Amino acid sequence: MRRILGPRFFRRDALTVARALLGKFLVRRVGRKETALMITDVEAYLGLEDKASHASRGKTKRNAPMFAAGGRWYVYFTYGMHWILNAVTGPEGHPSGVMFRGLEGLQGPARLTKALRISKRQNDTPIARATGLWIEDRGVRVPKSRIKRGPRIGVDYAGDWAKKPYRFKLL
DNA sequence: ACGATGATGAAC
DNA sequence: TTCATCATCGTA
Repeated sequence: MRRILGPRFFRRDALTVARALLGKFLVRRVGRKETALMITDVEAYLGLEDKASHASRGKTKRNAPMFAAGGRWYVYFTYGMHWILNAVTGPEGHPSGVMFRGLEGLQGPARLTKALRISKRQNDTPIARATGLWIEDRGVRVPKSRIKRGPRIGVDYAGDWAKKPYRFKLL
């Protein structure tokens, strides 16, 4: 069983998508080489009201991809040296997304983009095979008992929003 | 604990 | 135009 996830999967609220992404496979093709790794750690970033989200300050040149309909990549640069991968979720005009924090055997949002050679070239492109970066359901079932929810990392400045359990980790 | 390293956005 | 901040990581 191997199914490529399309736009419909992503056009739901970020929390639902984040939860559903655990156990799916992020697939990257570079030249003839294909790498598929199971998704094990993600964080949901909600709409304009989520103070931890880039979208909370309104639409800017950087976060514009988040305002599109779900099913696209939002890849941004931070700390002067890191690229961070996000899947845009929700309907058009409702900026939200899911950040990829860890894959099987590859922990760290900036480490996984480096390993898979993901950078601004993937920003604002569709989550599809044609992009060279897509997501597959390979039939892995993830029971609730294997999921640990907790607060998101590195968002202490976000007040009440920093404490919300929007991180989903596969144990 | 902290430096690397530069884009971003808000203030001025 | 300046400046603090930053969805991080590696080294100490």
